[in-house]
Amino acid sequence: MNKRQTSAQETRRKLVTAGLELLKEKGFDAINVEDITKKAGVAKGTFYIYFKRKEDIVLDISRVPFGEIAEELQKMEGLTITEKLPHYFHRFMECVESCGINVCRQWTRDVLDPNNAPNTKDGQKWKYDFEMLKGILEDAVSKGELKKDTPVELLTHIIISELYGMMTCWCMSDGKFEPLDWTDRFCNMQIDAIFKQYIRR
Amino acid sequence: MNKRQTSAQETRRKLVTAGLELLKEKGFDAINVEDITKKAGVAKGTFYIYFKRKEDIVLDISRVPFGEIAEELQKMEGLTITEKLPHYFHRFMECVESCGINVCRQWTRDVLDPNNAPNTKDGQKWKYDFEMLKGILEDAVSKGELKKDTPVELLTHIIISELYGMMTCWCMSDGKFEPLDWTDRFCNMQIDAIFKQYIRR
DNA sequence: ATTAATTTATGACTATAAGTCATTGACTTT
DNA sequence: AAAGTCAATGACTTATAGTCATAAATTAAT
Repeated sequence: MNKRQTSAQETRRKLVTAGLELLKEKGFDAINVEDITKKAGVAKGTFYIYFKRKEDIVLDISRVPFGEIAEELQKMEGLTITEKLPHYFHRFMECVESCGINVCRQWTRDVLDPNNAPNTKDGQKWKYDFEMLKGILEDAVSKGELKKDTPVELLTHIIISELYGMMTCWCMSDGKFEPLDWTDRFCNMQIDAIFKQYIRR
Repeated sequence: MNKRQTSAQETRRKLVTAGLELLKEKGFDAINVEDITKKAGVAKGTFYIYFKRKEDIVLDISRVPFGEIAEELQKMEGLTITEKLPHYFHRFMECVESCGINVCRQWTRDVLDPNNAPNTKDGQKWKYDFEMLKGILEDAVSKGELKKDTPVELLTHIIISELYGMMTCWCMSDGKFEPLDWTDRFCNMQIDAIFKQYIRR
Protein backbone atom coordinates (compact mmCIF):
# COMPACT_ATOMS: atom_id res chain seq x y z
CA MET A 1 0.00 0.00 0.00
CA ASN A 2 1.12 3.51 -0.59
CA LYS A 3 0.70 5.57 2.48
CA ARG A 4 1.13 9.28 2.93
CA GLN A 5 0.25 10.14 -0.61
CA THR A 6 -1.81 13.08 0.42
CA SER A 7 -1.12 15.88 2.82
CA ALA A 8 -2.85 16.10 6.15
CA GLN A 9 -4.92 19.04 5.06
CA GLU A 10 -6.18 17.19 2.02
CA THR A 11 -7.28 14.22 4.14
CA ARG A 12 -9.09 16.51 6.52
CA ARG A 13 -10.87 18.15 3.62
CA LYS A 14 -11.92 14.77 2.28
CA LEU A 15 -13.37 13.82 5.65
CA VAL A 16 -15.28 17.08 5.98
CA THR A 17 -16.66 16.79 2.45
CA ALA A 18 -17.75 13.20 2.97
CA GLY A 19 -19.18 14.09 6.35
CA LEU A 20 -21.16 17.01 4.98
CA GLU A 21 -22.72 14.92 2.24
CA LEU A 22 -23.69 12.11 4.59
CA LEU A 23 -24.93 14.46 7.29
CA LYS A 24 -27.09 16.36 4.84
CA GLU A 25 -28.53 13.20 3.44
CA LYS A 26 -29.02 10.96 6.47
CA GLY A 27 -28.60 13.00 9.63
CA PHE A 28 -26.02 12.62 12.38
CA ASP A 29 -27.45 9.68 14.30
CA ALA A 30 -27.97 7.60 11.20
CA ILE A 31 -24.32 7.67 10.17
CA ASN A 32 -21.29 6.32 11.98
CA VAL A 33 -17.64 7.21 11.82
CA GLU A 34 -16.89 4.33 9.51
CA ASP A 35 -19.47 5.54 7.01
CA ILE A 36 -17.62 8.83 6.85
CA THR A 37 -14.17 7.34 6.55
CA LYS A 38 -15.28 4.84 3.93
CA LYS A 39 -16.78 7.60 1.84
CA ALA A 40 -13.63 9.64 2.29
CA GLY A 41 -11.52 6.64 1.32
CA VAL A 42 -9.50 6.39 4.52
CA ALA A 43 -9.38 4.06 7.52
CA LYS A 44 -11.46 4.57 10.62
CA GLY A 45 -8.52 5.45 12.82
CA THR A 46 -7.65 8.32 10.54
CA PHE A 47 -10.81 10.12 11.59
CA TYR A 48 -9.53 10.37 15.13
CA ILE A 49 -6.29 11.97 14.03
CA TYR A 50 -8.31 14.97 12.89
CA PHE A 51 -11.28 14.96 15.27
CA LYS A 52 -11.35 14.07 18.92
CA ARG A 53 -14.99 12.99 18.86
CA LYS A 54 -17.52 12.07 16.22
CA GLU A 55 -19.38 15.29 17.00
CA ASP A 56 -16.41 17.49 16.32
CA ILE A 57 -16.64 17.17 12.57
CA VAL A 58 -19.96 19.04 12.59
CA LEU A 59 -18.18 22.19 13.67
CA ASP A 60 -15.93 21.96 10.66
CA ILE A 61 -18.80 21.11 8.37
CA SER A 62 -20.78 24.15 9.37
CA ARG A 63 -17.80 26.43 9.54
CA VAL A 64 -17.74 26.66 5.78
CA PRO A 65 -21.03 28.50 5.21
CA PHE A 66 -21.39 30.17 8.59
CA GLY A 67 -17.80 31.24 8.72
CA GLU A 68 -18.33 33.42 5.68
CA ILE A 69 -20.90 35.54 7.48
CA ALA A 70 -18.38 36.53 10.10
CA GLU A 71 -15.93 37.57 7.43
CA GLU A 72 -18.57 39.66 5.73
CA LEU A 73 -19.38 41.44 8.95
CA GLN A 74 -15.75 42.36 9.46
CA LYS A 75 -15.84 44.15 6.13
CA MET A 76 -18.90 46.24 6.94
CA GLU A 77 -16.99 48.79 8.98
CA GLY A 78 -18.79 51.78 7.57
CA LEU A 79 -22.35 50.67 8.24
CA THR A 80 -24.49 51.51 11.23
CA ILE A 81 -25.84 48.95 13.64
CA THR A 82 -29.31 49.23 12.13
CA GLU A 83 -27.88 48.24 8.79
CA LYS A 84 -25.56 45.52 10.02
CA LEU A 85 -28.05 43.48 11.99
CA PRO A 86 -30.67 42.90 9.30
CA HIS A 87 -27.89 41.89 6.98
CA TYR A 88 -26.55 39.47 9.53
CA PHE A 89 -29.96 37.93 10.08
CA HIS A 90 -30.61 37.61 6.40
CA ARG A 91 -27.30 35.95 5.73
CA PHE A 92 -27.63 33.65 8.70
CA MET A 93 -30.96 32.35 7.52
CA GLU A 94 -29.61 31.94 4.02
CA CYS A 95 -26.99 29.62 5.49
CA VAL A 96 -29.62 27.78 7.50
CA GLU A 97 -31.56 27.18 4.33
CA SER A 98 -28.61 26.07 2.27
CA CYS A 99 -27.24 23.76 4.97
CA GLY A 100 -30.55 21.99 5.28
CA ILE A 101 -32.44 20.57 8.19
CA ASN A 102 -30.14 17.72 9.16
CA VAL A 103 -27.06 19.88 9.40
CA CYS A 104 -28.83 22.66 11.29
CA ARG A 105 -30.42 20.20 13.66
CA GLN A 106 -27.13 18.66 14.63
CA TRP A 107 -25.46 22.04 14.77
CA THR A 108 -27.94 23.27 17.35
CA ARG A 109 -27.86 20.00 19.25
CA ASP A 110 -24.09 20.27 19.45
CA VAL A 111 -24.34 23.77 20.82
CA LEU A 112 -26.42 22.32 23.63
CA ASP A 113 -24.07 19.41 24.20
CA PRO A 114 -22.63 19.81 27.69
CA ASN A 115 -19.33 18.33 26.46
CA ASN A 116 -19.22 21.31 24.16
CA ALA A 117 -19.81 23.91 26.84
CA PRO A 118 -18.87 27.39 25.62
CA ASN A 119 -15.78 27.53 27.76
CA THR A 120 -14.22 24.34 26.47
CA LYS A 121 -11.85 24.29 23.55
CA ASP A 122 -14.41 22.56 21.38
CA GLY A 123 -17.32 24.72 22.37
CA GLN A 124 -16.25 27.74 20.44
CA LYS A 125 -19.22 27.77 18.06
CA TRP A 126 -21.46 29.60 20.42
CA LYS A 127 -18.76 31.77 21.93
CA TYR A 128 -17.63 32.82 18.50
CA ASP A 129 -21.07 33.99 17.41
CA PHE A 130 -21.57 35.62 20.75
CA GLU A 131 -18.32 37.54 20.87
CA MET A 132 -18.66 38.74 17.33
CA LEU A 133 -22.13 40.12 17.87
CA LYS A 134 -21.15 41.60 21.19
CA GLY A 135 -18.28 43.33 19.47
CA ILE A 136 -20.65 44.90 16.98
CA LEU A 137 -22.87 46.20 19.75
CA GLU A 138 -19.94 47.52 21.75
CA ASP A 139 -18.72 49.23 18.64
CA ALA A 140 -22.11 50.89 18.23
CA VAL A 141 -22.01 52.08 21.83
CA SER A 142 -18.54 53.53 21.47
CA LYS A 143 -19.55 55.29 18.26
CA GLY A 144 -22.51 56.81 20.05
CA GLU A 145 -25.11 55.00 17.97
CA LEU A 146 -26.40 53.31 21.10
CA LYS A 147 -26.76 54.86 24.52
CA LYS A 148 -24.10 54.30 27.11
CA ASP A 149 -26.43 52.38 29.42
CA THR A 150 -27.29 49.79 26.77
CA PRO A 151 -27.22 46.31 28.34
CA VAL A 152 -24.89 44.92 25.71
CA GLU A 153 -24.57 41.39 27.11
CA LEU A 154 -28.28 40.91 27.43
CA LEU A 155 -29.03 42.33 23.99
CA THR A 156 -26.43 40.06 22.46
CA HIS A 157 -28.13 37.12 24.08
CA ILE A 158 -31.46 38.27 22.75
CA ILE A 159 -30.23 38.60 19.21
CA ILE A 160 -28.64 35.18 19.26
CA SER A 161 -31.68 33.66 20.88
CA GLU A 162 -33.66 35.05 17.97
CA LEU A 163 -31.42 33.27 15.48
CA TYR A 164 -31.27 29.97 17.33
CA GLY A 165 -34.97 29.99 18.04
CA MET A 166 -35.74 30.65 14.42
CA MET A 167 -33.43 27.89 13.28
CA THR A 168 -34.82 25.38 15.77
CA CYS A 169 -38.33 26.28 14.77
CA TRP A 170 -37.57 25.93 11.11
CA CYS A 171 -36.06 22.48 11.67
CA MET A 172 -39.11 21.40 13.62
CA SER A 173 -41.57 22.61 11.04
CA ASP A 174 -39.77 20.49 8.45
CA GLY A 175 -38.99 23.51 6.34
CA LYS A 176 -42.62 24.31 5.76
CA PHE A 177 -42.12 28.07 5.68
CA GLU A 178 -39.54 30.40 4.23
CA PRO A 179 -36.93 31.40 6.78
CA LEU A 180 -36.02 34.48 4.78
CA ASP A 181 -39.62 35.60 4.74
CA TRP A 182 -39.64 35.27 8.49
CA THR A 183 -36.47 37.27 8.96
CA ASP A 184 -37.50 40.03 6.64
CA ARG A 185 -41.03 40.36 7.95
CA PHE A 186 -40.61 39.81 11.66
CA CYS A 187 -37.08 39.61 12.98
CA ASN A 188 -36.15 43.10 12.00
CA MET A 189 -39.34 44.32 13.56
CA GLN A 190 -38.52 42.55 16.80
CA ILE A 191 -34.99 43.85 16.86
CA ASP A 192 -36.31 47.33 16.15
CA ALA A 193 -38.69 47.09 19.08
CA ILE A 194 -35.86 46.24 21.42
CA PHE A 195 -33.29 48.65 20.11
CA LYS A 196 -35.60 51.62 19.87
CA GLN A 197 -35.06 52.55 23.47
CA TYR A 198 -31.29 52.41 23.21
CA ILE A 199 -30.75 54.22 19.94
CA ARG A 200 -29.58 57.79 20.17
CA ARG A 201 -31.12 60.11 17.67
CA MET B 1 -37.90 -12.37 46.46
CA ASN B 2 -41.31 -10.82 46.36
CA LYS B 3 -42.10 -9.39 43.00
CA ARG B 4 -45.09 -7.37 41.90
CA GLN B 5 -45.29 -5.57 45.20
CA THR B 6 -45.84 -2.31 43.49
CA SER B 7 -48.10 -1.38 40.68
CA ALA B 8 -46.78 -0.50 37.27
CA GLN B 9 -47.58 3.14 37.79
CA GLU B 10 -45.61 3.25 41.00
CA THR B 11 -42.54 1.78 39.29
CA ARG B 12 -42.80 4.28 36.49
CA ARG B 13 -43.01 7.09 39.01
CA LYS B 14 -39.93 5.79 40.80
CA LEU B 15 -38.02 5.76 37.52
CA VAL B 16 -39.08 9.28 36.61
CA THR B 17 -38.19 10.61 40.05
CA ALA B 18 -34.79 8.93 40.01
CA GLY B 19 -34.24 10.10 36.45
CA LEU B 20 -35.12 13.69 37.27
CA GLU B 21 -32.71 13.82 40.20
CA LEU B 22 -29.86 12.33 38.24
CA LEU B 23 -30.53 14.42 35.16
CA LYS B 24 -30.63 17.62 37.17
CA GLU B 25 -27.44 16.77 38.93
CA LYS B 26 -25.26 15.20 36.26
CA GLY B 27 -26.80 15.79 32.85
CA PHE B 28 -28.07 13.27 30.34
CA ASP B 29 -24.82 12.08 28.80
CA ALA B 30 -23.19 11.53 32.16
CA ILE B 31 -25.77 9.05 33.35
CA ASN B 32 -26.74 5.69 31.94
CA VAL B 33 -29.86 3.61 32.17
CA GLU B 34 -28.41 1.46 34.92
CA ASP B 35 -27.75 4.52 37.09
CA ILE B 36 -31.40 5.37 36.85
CA THR B 37 -32.67 1.89 37.55
CA LYS B 38 -30.28 1.42 40.46
CA LYS B 39 -31.41 4.65 42.03
CA ALA B 40 -35.02 3.63 41.46
CA GLY B 41 -34.29 0.22 42.97
CA VAL B 42 -35.26 -1.86 39.93
CA ALA B 43 -33.42 -3.91 37.34
CA LYS B 44 -32.18 -2.51 34.08
CA GLY B 45 -34.66 -4.39 31.95
CA THR B 46 -37.52 -2.80 33.84
CA PHE B 47 -36.62 0.57 32.35
CA TYR B 48 -37.43 -0.72 28.90
CA ILE B 49 -40.87 -1.86 29.94
CA TYR B 50 -41.78 1.77 30.49
CA PHE B 51 -39.60 3.59 27.97
CA LYS B 52 -38.61 2.55 24.50
CA ARG B 53 -35.36 4.49 24.52
CA LYS B 54 -33.17 6.12 27.12
CA GLU B 55 -34.20 9.50 25.76
CA ASP B 56 -37.88 8.89 26.25
CA ILE B 57 -37.76 9.39 29.98
CA VAL B 58 -36.87 13.06 29.51
CA LEU B 59 -40.30 13.73 28.07
CA ASP B 60 -41.89 12.35 31.22
CA ILE B 61 -39.47 14.19 33.44
CA SER B 62 -40.26 17.52 31.88
CA ARG B 63 -43.94 16.86 31.56
CA VAL B 64 -44.37 17.49 35.25
CA PRO B 65 -43.52 21.20 35.36
CA PHE B 66 -44.26 22.12 31.76
CA GLY B 67 -47.50 20.19 31.67
CA GLU B 68 -48.91 22.46 34.34
CA ILE B 69 -48.60 25.51 32.14
CA ALA B 70 -50.86 24.00 29.55
CA GLU B 71 -53.48 23.26 32.17
CA GLU B 72 -53.31 26.80 33.43
CA LEU B 73 -53.84 28.17 29.95
CA GLN B 74 -56.94 26.09 29.51
CA LYS B 75 -58.41 27.78 32.55
CA MET B 76 -57.81 31.29 31.32
CA GLU B 77 -60.83 31.36 29.06
CA GLY B 78 -61.85 34.88 29.97
CA LEU B 79 -58.58 36.61 29.23
CA THR B 80 -57.55 38.33 26.00
CA ILE B 81 -54.62 37.24 23.92
CA THR B 82 -52.55 40.17 25.14
CA GLU B 83 -53.01 38.93 28.66
CA LYS B 84 -52.54 35.24 27.97
CA LEU B 85 -49.23 35.42 26.17
CA PRO B 86 -47.21 37.34 28.75
CA HIS B 87 -48.52 34.95 31.35
CA TYR B 88 -47.49 31.98 29.26
CA PHE B 89 -44.01 33.35 28.72
CA HIS B 90 -43.57 34.13 32.36
CA ARG B 91 -44.66 30.69 33.47
CA PHE B 92 -42.58 28.97 30.83
CA MET B 93 -39.44 30.70 31.98
CA GLU B 94 -40.26 29.94 35.58
CA CYS B 95 -40.26 26.28 34.61
CA VAL B 96 -37.02 26.69 32.74
CA GLU B 97 -35.45 28.16 35.83
CA SER B 98 -36.78 25.54 38.20
CA CYS B 99 -35.87 22.63 35.95
CA GLY B 100 -32.31 23.82 35.70
CA ILE B 101 -29.80 23.85 32.92
CA ASN B 102 -29.22 20.12 32.54
CA VAL B 103 -32.88 19.28 32.13
CA CYS B 104 -33.56 22.16 29.76
CA ARG B 105 -30.51 21.34 27.69
CA GLN B 106 -31.58 17.78 27.16
CA TRP B 107 -35.17 18.80 26.62
CA THR B 108 -34.22 21.05 23.75
CA ARG B 109 -31.76 18.54 22.36
CA ASP B 110 -34.51 15.94 22.35
CA VAL B 111 -36.81 18.28 20.48
CA LEU B 112 -34.15 18.43 17.78
CA ASP B 113 -33.58 14.68 17.78
CA PRO B 114 -34.67 13.39 14.35
CA ASN B 115 -35.87 10.17 15.99
CA ASN B 116 -38.27 12.39 17.85
CA ALA B 117 -39.62 14.19 14.79
CA PRO B 118 -42.89 15.97 15.56
CA ASN B 119 -44.92 13.50 13.58
CA THR B 120 -43.72 10.42 15.41
CA LYS B 121 -45.47 9.06 18.46
CA ASP B 122 -42.61 10.11 20.68
CA GLY B 123 -42.18 13.54 19.21
CA GLN B 124 -45.26 15.05 20.73
CA LYS B 125 -43.45 17.57 22.87
CA TRP B 126 -43.12 20.06 20.12
CA LYS B 127 -46.45 19.35 18.54
CA TYR B 128 -48.19 19.72 21.86
CA ASP B 129 -46.76 23.16 22.56
CA PHE B 130 -47.40 24.15 19.00
CA GLU B 131 -51.01 23.06 18.80
CA MET B 132 -51.87 24.61 22.11
CA LEU B 133 -50.47 27.99 21.18
CA LYS B 134 -52.01 27.83 17.77
CA GLY B 135 -55.34 27.13 19.39
CA ILE B 136 -55.01 30.26 21.50
CA LEU B 137 -54.28 32.35 18.45
CA GLU B 138 -57.12 30.84 16.45
CA ASP B 139 -59.37 31.52 19.37
CA ALA B 140 -58.31 35.15 19.33
CA VAL B 141 -59.04 35.38 15.63
CA SER B 142 -62.49 33.85 15.99
CA LYS B 143 -63.27 36.22 18.85
CA GLY B 144 -62.27 39.15 16.69
CA GLU B 145 -59.29 40.12 18.82
CA LEU B 146 -57.01 39.50 15.89
CA LYS B 147 -57.65 40.33 12.27
CA LYS B 148 -58.91 37.63 9.96
CA ASP B 149 -55.79 37.72 7.80
CA THR B 150 -53.45 36.99 10.72
CA PRO B 151 -50.86 34.39 9.67
CA VAL B 152 -51.60 32.13 12.61
CA GLU B 153 -49.16 29.35 11.75
CA LEU B 154 -46.26 31.68 11.26
CA LEU B 155 -47.01 33.66 14.41
CA THR B 156 -47.21 30.46 16.41
CA HIS B 157 -43.81 29.51 15.11
CA ILE B 158 -42.45 32.89 16.07
CA ILE B 159 -43.75 32.71 19.59
CA ILE B 160 -42.34 29.26 20.12
CA SER B 161 -39.06 30.24 18.55
CA GLU B 162 -38.90 33.02 21.09
CA LEU B 163 -39.27 30.56 23.94
CA TYR B 164 -36.86 27.98 22.59
CA GLY B 165 -34.30 30.61 21.70
CA MET B 166 -34.49 32.10 25.13
CA MET B 167 -34.13 28.73 26.78
CA THR B 168 -31.17 27.74 24.60
CA CYS B 169 -29.53 31.04 25.27
CA TRP B 170 -30.02 30.76 28.97
CA CYS B 171 -28.49 27.29 29.00
CA MET B 172 -25.50 28.54 27.05
CA SER B 173 -24.89 31.50 29.28
CA ASP B 174 -24.73 29.12 32.25
CA GLY B 175 -27.61 30.84 33.94
CA LYS B 176 -25.74 34.12 34.19
CA PHE B 177 -28.84 36.29 33.78
CA GLU B 178 -32.39 36.14 35.01
CA PRO B 179 -34.74 34.54 32.47
CA LEU B 180 -37.71 36.21 34.08
CA ASP B 181 -36.07 39.59 33.75
CA TRP B 182 -35.57 38.86 30.09
CA THR B 183 -39.16 37.84 29.53
CA ASP B 184 -40.61 40.75 31.36
CA ARG B 185 -38.34 43.34 29.81
CA PHE B 186 -38.05 42.16 26.25
CA CYS B 187 -40.20 39.24 25.19
CA ASN B 188 -43.45 41.02 25.73
CA MET B 189 -42.09 43.97 23.83
CA GLN B 190 -41.13 41.75 20.92
CA ILE B 191 -44.46 40.01 20.86
CA ASP B 192 -46.17 43.38 21.02
CA ALA B 193 -44.22 44.60 18.04
CA ILE B 194 -45.36 41.66 15.98
CA PHE B 195 -48.95 41.55 17.11
CA LYS B 196 -49.57 45.24 16.78
CA GLN B 197 -50.39 44.97 13.12
CA TYR B 198 -52.88 42.17 13.64
CA ILE B 199 -54.75 43.45 16.65
CA ARG B 200 -58.17 44.93 15.95
CA ARG B 201 -58.99 47.98 17.99
C1' DA C 1 24.06 7.46 0.67
C1' DT C 2 22.70 5.96 4.98
C1' DT C 3 20.56 6.69 9.18
C1' DA C 4 17.47 9.07 12.19
C1' DA C 5 13.42 11.64 12.99
C1' DT C 6 8.83 13.01 11.75
C1' DT C 7 4.48 12.74 9.74
C1' DT C 8 0.48 10.28 8.41
C1' DA C 9 -2.28 6.12 7.96
C1' DT C 10 -3.91 1.67 9.37
C1' DG C 11 -7.32 -1.67 11.17
C1' DA C 12 -7.57 -5.03 14.72
C1' DC C 13 -8.83 -4.39 19.26
C1' DT C 14 -11.11 -2.66 23.62
C1' DA C 15 -14.58 -0.57 26.23
C1' DT C 16 -18.98 0.84 27.17
C1' DA C 17 -23.55 1.11 27.32
C1' DA C 18 -27.93 0.60 24.85
C1' DG C 19 -31.39 -2.43 24.11
C1' DT C 20 -33.40 -7.65 24.00
C1' DC C 21 -35.58 -11.64 25.70
C1' DA C 22 -36.36 -16.15 27.82
C1' DT C 23 -37.50 -17.14 32.35
C1' DT C 24 -39.74 -16.63 36.71
C1' DG C 25 -42.37 -15.33 40.64
C1' DA C 26 -46.52 -13.04 42.42
C1' DC C 27 -51.03 -12.25 41.98
C1' DT C 28 -55.89 -12.93 39.68
C1' DT C 29 -59.47 -15.38 37.48
C1' DT C 30 -62.23 -19.36 36.46
C1' DA D 1 -55.80 -25.82 41.77
C1' DA D 2 -55.03 -24.97 37.09
C1' DA D 3 -54.69 -21.54 33.74
C1' DG D 4 -53.79 -17.00 32.70
C1' DT D 5 -51.90 -12.33 33.40
C1' DC D 6 -48.82 -8.89 35.00
C1' DA D 7 -44.52 -7.10 36.25
C1' DA D 8 -39.69 -7.80 37.02
C1' DT D 9 -35.27 -9.77 36.21
C1' DG D 10 -30.39 -9.82 34.69
C1' DA D 11 -27.53 -12.39 31.62
C1' DC D 12 -26.92 -11.76 26.94
C1' DT D 13 -26.42 -9.60 22.25
C1' DT D 14 -25.27 -5.86 19.48
C1' DA D 15 -23.48 -1.69 17.94
C1' DT D 16 -20.21 1.60 17.57
C1' DA D 17 -17.24 5.04 19.60
C1' DG D 18 -12.70 5.58 20.48
C1' DT D 19 -7.57 3.49 21.24
C1' DC D 20 -3.10 2.14 20.02
C1' DA D 21 0.85 -0.56 18.49
C1' DT D 22 2.70 -0.95 14.07
C1' DA D 23 4.35 0.52 9.77
C1' DA D 24 4.92 3.01 5.45
C1' DA D 25 6.21 7.39 3.28
C1' DT D 26 8.67 11.43 3.54
C1' DT D 27 12.08 14.76 5.19
C1' DA D 28 16.28 16.12 7.67
C1' DA D 29 20.80 15.24 9.44
C1' DT D 30 25.38 13.23 9.36
